[in-house]
Amino acid sequence: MSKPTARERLAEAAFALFDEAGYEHTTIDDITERAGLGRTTFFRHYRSKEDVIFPDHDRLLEQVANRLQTSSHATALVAVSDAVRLVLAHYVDEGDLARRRYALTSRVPALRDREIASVARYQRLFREFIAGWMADTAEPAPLRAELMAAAVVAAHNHVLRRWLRGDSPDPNREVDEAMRMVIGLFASPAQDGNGTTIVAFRTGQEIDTLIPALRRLADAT
Amino acid sequence: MSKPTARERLAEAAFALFDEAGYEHTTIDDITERAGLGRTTFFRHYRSKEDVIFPDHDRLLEQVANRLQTSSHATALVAVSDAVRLVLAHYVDEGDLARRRYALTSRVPALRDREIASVARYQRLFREFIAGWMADTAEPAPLRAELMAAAVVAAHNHVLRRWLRGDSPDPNREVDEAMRMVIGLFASPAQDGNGTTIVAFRTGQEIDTLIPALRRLADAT
DNA sequence: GCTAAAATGGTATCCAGTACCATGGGCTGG
DNA sequence: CCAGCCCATGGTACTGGATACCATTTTAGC
Repeated sequence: MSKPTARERLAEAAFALFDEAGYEHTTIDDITERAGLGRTTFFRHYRSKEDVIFPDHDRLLEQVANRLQTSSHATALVAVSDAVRLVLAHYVDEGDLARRRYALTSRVPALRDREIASVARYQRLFREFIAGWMADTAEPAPLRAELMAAAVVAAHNHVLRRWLRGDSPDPNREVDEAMRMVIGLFASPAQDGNGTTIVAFRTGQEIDTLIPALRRLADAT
Repeated sequence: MSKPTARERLAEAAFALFDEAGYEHTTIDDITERAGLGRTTFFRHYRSKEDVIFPDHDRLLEQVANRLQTSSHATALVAVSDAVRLVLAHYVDEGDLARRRYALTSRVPALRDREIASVARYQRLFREFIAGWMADTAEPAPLRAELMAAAVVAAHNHVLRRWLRGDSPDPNREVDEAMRMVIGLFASPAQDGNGTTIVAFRTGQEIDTLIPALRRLADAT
């Protein structure tokens, strides 16, 4: 137990110093000095200063990609909205560490930008997955794929940020709801050319009781 | 005419060198040397090396914010999908310059990340605007605001990238279509609690001819 | 223990970005 | 026309992240 790896010691020292003195006022030398290690060692374990804070982002992205490859869902959107849960689960597992990171990224613009960039990589992965799926099913609508990917990512981030702020006691339930909302947005509408689009789902009422409202809606447009 | 400003000479030298030798192999000294100016002058005109490429992003964001402030549209989503056109118009005005920038951001990860970060600022602006609007109208659905902002930005970027790649002869028409699609996604549905959601818009047909299809949809769920 | 491989450390260097002060040229008021 | 001023430019020096390269120590396998 008295042998934390060099990597761990560096991360620990880094987070401690970031908390004490702020991210920008902490130099790599400060970190390595507190960790009792050499400067070279730092850069061997972390590609950059920012990387101490986001160590396993690449791995997580890979996991999500794998989940997509091996997924067997009815639609691309469902597959993606399922795969994205891996990300939420990862953060929730990290627990307090994730919250400390959030506190840092909220304050330091450089870190926020980095976080945003990595979120964009998920979005890109999702977009390409959905677009590929659509190409398979002879439905070429790249904009639709773009919107789906953006919606899934936005919904996920919404729930994640709520949890990070401590506003969400049950993020799993919330992400379920959020994804249901996203899927609802794109719920395959009955399309008749350029004409009417109708979406109807999860009704408990008789259709007939809704016809008046439907008529009003159609007239209002 | 023989008196381009220092700022212009720097930008010109920078772009030329980026094209010739690549962004990363070009140093600030290279740029200032070719421009026949001092290193200090560079940083007085541009905050950073990346800033030569994205000079007026802040100004544009401000313009969009102003447009939102002074907008008088029926819904927040329409206001936002209108304001975002300023961005597209700006890029299209830039013409070839925008395309050169796109070529750079496509190749250089650091620049791509920066571009993504600035896109995120628009998204944030939109999200806050929509959320504020919803708060006014006593409809507190922050996730919905998040999704709307994400969708508008995604749709805009889709059209913009198509234009940048030379795939879009008429970006204004395309952005119209894209925004119509986004607004359609969120078209205010008749909501009865947890029950049925119905969306119907732009129909040319009589409602009655659609009732059978509607029944089938509702039954299938 | 011994040796090969891997982890660590040191040094030098590059380059972006900041701080500070010097200079020079053009413009205005006198 | 000149004095004084403002402002753009320039130079110099420094910080700190990141890379390259080589020396050294530690560890692991036998």
